Amino acid sequence: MDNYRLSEQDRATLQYRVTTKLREVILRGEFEDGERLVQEEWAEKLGVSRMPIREALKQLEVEGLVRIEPRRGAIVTPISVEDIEEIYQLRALLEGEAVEKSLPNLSKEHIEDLENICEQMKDLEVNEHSVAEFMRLNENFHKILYEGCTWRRIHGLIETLWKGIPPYTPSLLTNHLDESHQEHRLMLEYVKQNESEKLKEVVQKHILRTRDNLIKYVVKSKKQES
Amino acid sequence: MDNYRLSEQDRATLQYRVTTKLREVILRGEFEDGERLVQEEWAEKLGVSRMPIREALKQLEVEGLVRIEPRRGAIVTPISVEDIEEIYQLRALLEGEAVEKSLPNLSKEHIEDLENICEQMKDLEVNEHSVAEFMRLNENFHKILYEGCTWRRIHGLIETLWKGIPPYTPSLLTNHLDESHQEHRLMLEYVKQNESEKLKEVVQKHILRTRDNLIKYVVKSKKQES
DNA sequence: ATTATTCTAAATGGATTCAATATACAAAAT
DNA sequence: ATTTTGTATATTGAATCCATTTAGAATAAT
Repeated sequence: MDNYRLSEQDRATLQYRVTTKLREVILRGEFEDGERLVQEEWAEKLGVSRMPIREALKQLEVEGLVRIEPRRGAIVTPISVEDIEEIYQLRALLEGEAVEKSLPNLSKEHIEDLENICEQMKDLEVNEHSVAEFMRLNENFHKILYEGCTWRRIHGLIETLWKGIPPYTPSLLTNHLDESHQEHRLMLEYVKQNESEKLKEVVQKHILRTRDNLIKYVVKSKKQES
Repeated sequence: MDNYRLSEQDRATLQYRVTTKLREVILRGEFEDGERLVQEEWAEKLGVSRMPIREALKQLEVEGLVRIEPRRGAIVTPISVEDIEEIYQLRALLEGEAVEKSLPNLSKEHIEDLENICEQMKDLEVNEHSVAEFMRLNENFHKILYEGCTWRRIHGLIETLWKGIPPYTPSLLTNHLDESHQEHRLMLEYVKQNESEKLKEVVQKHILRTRDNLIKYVVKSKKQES
């Protein structure tokens, strides 16, 4: 083991943790549409000063979760079905481009990592508990795919999009685990064959399929609510 | 050289002005690659406290002009030729998508505005002085084109990309004014005919052509330097 | 009763202050 | 001479403080 690096948590500054927490709260749906997020109030709730809250809001504005109006503060704008559509379609567009640019630069190690993740995913039991693990692996798989892309900005843009998606839960994913797994294997295949065009295509299809499943799921949930 | 002080006039929103100023300074190339931007130092130079500087840096990080490392501060990463390639290619991708989504929602007023801008551009004398005006009109034209796009995030993303481009000036543009004008008219035509596919195509071609011209220009400039 | 207007409390933007941490430099040891 | 250790300084992260602006309530006017 050559890696004694501190975990993200340890390295994190307060603002980072606050940002994560606020994002979670907003995505969890604890705000009404258009509700104001008062800095003082949340500073107290989280047991910090207003300062890290302010920096967090600046970040969350970029992610599209709040809108900051000068001298009026942050207004929460929870995501709608249309937002989900937008996020996934943008992801398809950007990640497609990114993996295509990335493929020529992927190393043997990258490919091994991808294979490992694929194996781990296959071995996962299909139960509620393992879904979190699946999501982690899935995110990792995608990130490695475009890690070779030398463009600097696109990474940030994609990251931002990922962060704006609420962690939609178990029941949804379990239904489509097989499908996802098939697609991941296909991607891996194209990576090995150095087929960047095909890879791009299947990545985009995969993301758009996920979008469709998610939207169906959300719409269904909404109906059940009423 | 020694005075970066903000003009007393438009202190309306300090953070905004500071962000604009710092962006300008960085794009102007006043930093070495990898040079640190010390908050205190620039607070003094601009005659403000560190606070607005910090908020500005957070913004500029998103735009890719600085990299913020926890407890180490902001490191300036000036843009390279590859960055220009990335920015324009991403613009082509995103603006293409945006105008396609936008077209069905463009109103009569929008179209009139586009026509007006086209006229104004045509009437512009080709001289150094009018180039700034041309750039303003050009930016406006593009923004109106995708104004009808109802997606929320894509606007911010595109805006961010625009801001990351140094205002490369006169000599370059004047050489290609005619070409640009032709393309703008073609876009307008497709707008009127409600041909979203064709519109998308010409927008993308236009942006990519601009990229090529810009890169040729930059490379040439660099050679002259040496 | 409804609309304007004034006043008060609350919230934000920005400055200042303090503490934690990284960097730079000097001294010591191999 | 080069590396290591220790210390002083510079710089960031976060808390607190202050001034200006906004929101809302109460009052006055039509």
